[in-house]
Amino acid sequence: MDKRIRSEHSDVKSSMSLPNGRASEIFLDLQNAIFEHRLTPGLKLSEDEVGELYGASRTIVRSALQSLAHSQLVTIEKNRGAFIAKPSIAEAQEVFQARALIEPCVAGMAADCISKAQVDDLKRHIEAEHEAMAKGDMGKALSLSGAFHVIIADIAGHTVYANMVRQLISRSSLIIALYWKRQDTTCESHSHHALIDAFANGDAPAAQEVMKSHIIDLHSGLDLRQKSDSQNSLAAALAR
Amino acid sequence: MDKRIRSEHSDVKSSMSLPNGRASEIFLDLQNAIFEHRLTPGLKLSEDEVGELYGASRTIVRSALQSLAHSQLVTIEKNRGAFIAKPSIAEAQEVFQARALIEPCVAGMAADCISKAQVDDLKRHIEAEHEAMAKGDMGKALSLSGAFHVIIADIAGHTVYANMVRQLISRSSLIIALYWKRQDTTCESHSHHALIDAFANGDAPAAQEVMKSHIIDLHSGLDLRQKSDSQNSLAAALAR
DNA sequence: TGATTAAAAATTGTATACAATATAAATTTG
DNA sequence: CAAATTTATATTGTATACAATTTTTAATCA
Repeated sequence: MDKRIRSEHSDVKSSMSLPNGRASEIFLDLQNAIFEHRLTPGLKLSEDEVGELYGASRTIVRSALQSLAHSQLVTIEKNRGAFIAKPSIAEAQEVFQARALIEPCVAGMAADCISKAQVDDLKRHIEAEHEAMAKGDMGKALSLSGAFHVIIADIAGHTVYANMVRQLISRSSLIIALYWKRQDTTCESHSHHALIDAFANGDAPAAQEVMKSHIIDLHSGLDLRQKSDSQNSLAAALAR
Repeated sequence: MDKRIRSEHSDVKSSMSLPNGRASEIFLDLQNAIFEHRLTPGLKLSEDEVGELYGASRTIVRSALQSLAHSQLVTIEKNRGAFIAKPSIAEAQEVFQARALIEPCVAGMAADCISKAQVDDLKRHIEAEHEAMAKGDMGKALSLSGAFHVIIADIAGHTVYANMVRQLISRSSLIIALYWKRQDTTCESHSHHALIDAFANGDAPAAQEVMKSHIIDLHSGLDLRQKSDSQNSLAAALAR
């Protein structure tokens, strides 16, 4: 079947400071569930419930939840608990603005130092993405699509940028869950293929340019118009 | 004497997801101590010791230490404990490269939206910096010097960039503790004054340019040459 | 004496018990 | 009956006790 793909979003463990053993597993599993949109914004993560589910004590669960809160995938409200985060429209704009600044720069760096083997890795990654899509597993496909960007950042070999990209991709997952409007996710992989071509040629300026337009494209796939808030719209609706 | 300056590194609490009450206090206090170089890279932070010091249980201390680990001010080694982080030379290069990318951009944004009152705030901030220096409190002066950059990021009003800058400034504090070579820290405030001028004129391109050269200047104040590691240098010394 | 091994002490990892707070249900009251 | 109040329940916050691991010290052997 398919070769082993670099496990979800590459090796998070090495580059990020994570909680210990048990908590780390829960963290990664919940993170994955968020990336695959199985856990959606606003959902409450009760400590007891999560603990029961993983057979872990609340101590461990709390540690995992705190880590998720730090990567801003989860919001912790005092004495109320942890909830999957709901990035605002303003935050969404900011995240994609930051991606448009950093990721092209990172793509250029990657193009300058990528190996033939790594190019092949990326190709296989795209295949896996297609496979997931074919199987109708949209969540997995989306997660892999994000992981693609993280892998590029890792290839660039710049730990600081890589961590930033990781965070931005994480938050993008929630943003897409909330604000995605387009259906034709197929056009997505188009850019990824173009990116690989630039990498294969070691063409840094091209990689940079392709990445920039790719992110702008993604950004434009979101519906980030301010919805008049429910109170007002209700009043307006009844006004006539 | 001096007016109340915006408390250390502006209001971290609002923008960052922090642990609850008690832990947050410890986190902030330790963070401050690191910024002021009272806690230096490599030092061990024993849970019991810290707990004793703040009259808090290990549960709370652990939470605070985990937060510090997340902001990469502290390194947690399994079953060994928490230590003030020691950024490598490579990390130092990366941090300043990232700052050179992001901070000029942020300074430009700040110049476009800064108010007269905020310009005055910045001026008073510099005064406080000078005062600390005059009093010989180098740690405080350094901490304030970093806070200056964070305040600018907050003025720019871009939460995502602001958090990035906060992280980069944090790590810069450790980097400076390890690798600073220059003595004439006075020239520092020169750039800060130039920056304020650009802000006062609402001149975004100038602010951007000044910030960029300021960061390059800071970077050049570090001694980031690879020291031949002790093993090899010992062998070399005995070789003759 | 110097290196190795074994026992003791100290430190972190985890689970659990209790306290504080928030949510939900039941009761009272106008 | 509706609103307000009280009570009960559930959930998070914190401290502490025990387990696992590392570090230090002591003892052993070549």
